[in-house]
Amino acid sequence: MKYYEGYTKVLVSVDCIIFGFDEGKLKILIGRRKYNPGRGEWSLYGGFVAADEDVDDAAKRTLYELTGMRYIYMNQVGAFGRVDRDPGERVVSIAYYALINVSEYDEKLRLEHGLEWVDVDNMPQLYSDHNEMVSKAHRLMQDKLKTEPVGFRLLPRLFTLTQLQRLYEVVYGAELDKRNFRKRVKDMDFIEKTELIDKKSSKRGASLYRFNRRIYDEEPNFKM
Amino acid sequence: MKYYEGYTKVLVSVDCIIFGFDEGKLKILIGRRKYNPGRGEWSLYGGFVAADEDVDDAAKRTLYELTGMRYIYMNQVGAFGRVDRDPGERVVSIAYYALINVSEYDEKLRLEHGLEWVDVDNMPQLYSDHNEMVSKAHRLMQDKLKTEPVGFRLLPRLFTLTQLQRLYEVVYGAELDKRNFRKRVKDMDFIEKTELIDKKSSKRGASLYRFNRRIYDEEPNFKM
DNA sequence: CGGTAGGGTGTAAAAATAACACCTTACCGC
DNA sequence: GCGGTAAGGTGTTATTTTTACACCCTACCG
Repeated sequence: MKYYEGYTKVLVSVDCIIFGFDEGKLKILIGRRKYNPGRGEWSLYGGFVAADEDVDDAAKRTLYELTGMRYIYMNQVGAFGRVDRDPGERVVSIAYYALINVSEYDEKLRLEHGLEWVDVDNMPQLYSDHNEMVSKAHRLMQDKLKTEPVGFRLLPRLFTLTQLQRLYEVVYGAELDKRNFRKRVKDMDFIEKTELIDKKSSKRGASLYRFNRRIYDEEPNFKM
Repeated sequence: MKYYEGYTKVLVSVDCIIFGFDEGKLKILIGRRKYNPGRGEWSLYGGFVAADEDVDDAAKRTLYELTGMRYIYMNQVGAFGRVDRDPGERVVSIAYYALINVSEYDEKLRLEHGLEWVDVDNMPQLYSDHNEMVSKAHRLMQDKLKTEPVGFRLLPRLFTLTQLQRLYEVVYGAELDKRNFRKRVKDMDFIEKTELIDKKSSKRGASLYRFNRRIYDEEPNFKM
């Protein structure tokens, strides 16, 4: 007899909170549930963990199924394990959040999965405890953004300083001073100015910048 | 046929990282495993989640079994789900950290469970991925301590300012300036000076302080 | 060819943080 | 009984960080 005799085994799933930054707003990707329980309700995209699969790998796989992208920036949010969280079967779910660049995301895949980008500050009611997952993910993501330059994951490879500022404003939920913001950016050597000019967003044109990971790894002088 | 058909169910356990502050050091409670796999190895204290039990409740129960205390301050660390993390059976474990006041902890229970307090900065090798759990818990706890006054959970109800300072020094891993520290404490109305004097720690005697939750809830002016 | 919308730049005041040294008290050992 | 000693207690100044703030530039559009 094994020491764990008598304990019940349960299904383990992963749920993904996929953040994107678009039209000056922080959004997440949700869809309508295709199966019962909760068929038709708004829900995070998720999947079950396979027998021979690390939980982290299940999250990566799920994210890949959904976006077609690999090497997505991803962090665990935590485990959600209320008995009644899934009305059908006992399921413990591990939530992960991911940051993607919306412009690299294949719209075809979005439509195939029947997903919508919704404003994180204006979330509809989601299935089961998914709203809790989103809140916690949002909080963790905000904290992360203050200490690590992960915001670049939400932007195109080349971005203007105004875009970068808007991103930080949205995540912090506060307006920032343009001059102070740019002063801080200038002190971060890993935010490189390129020769390229973006002409779309303004008549005059704005310099495009990029994040240089090499330099960041050498001297991660970051504080937002 | 259910939509989750074919997915394996697994055991879910909880593991507890119990922090205590004693002899000027931050410590955690570990024991020797009583069963295989890993019998005899140093390990966190844990338990399995029952069929009709929320995961959070399983953590509370485990903590209660261990300490005899209820209403312990506790936070989830996260889920650990590598396939090979338990050599015997697939087990996904949810780690929690807890903060307890060592002086309230019943030594008899400690001995009954065969547990030891070990310095968090000098951890032995632990069973499976338990060292990872401890590292992550430690990091989360440090972050928490910077934004919420949870440190009081590690101290006796009445404490001297020097004790409080030592606690913060240990958690930050840095020495703090006595005058600056006391200045900051003075600005926090929820740290109340009592009329009592502690005579144990010094010849002169030091005023005892206490944390007032009422006042904190009203104006949580806190920043360490 | 004038209006306009976003791009870009520096300085000074205010606030927060860090540095720093000496007196007090009461016990202990001689 | 008294000198050493170990911890308690207390304010001020310099430094650094953060915030506030306003005007010119450019190129497109009508």
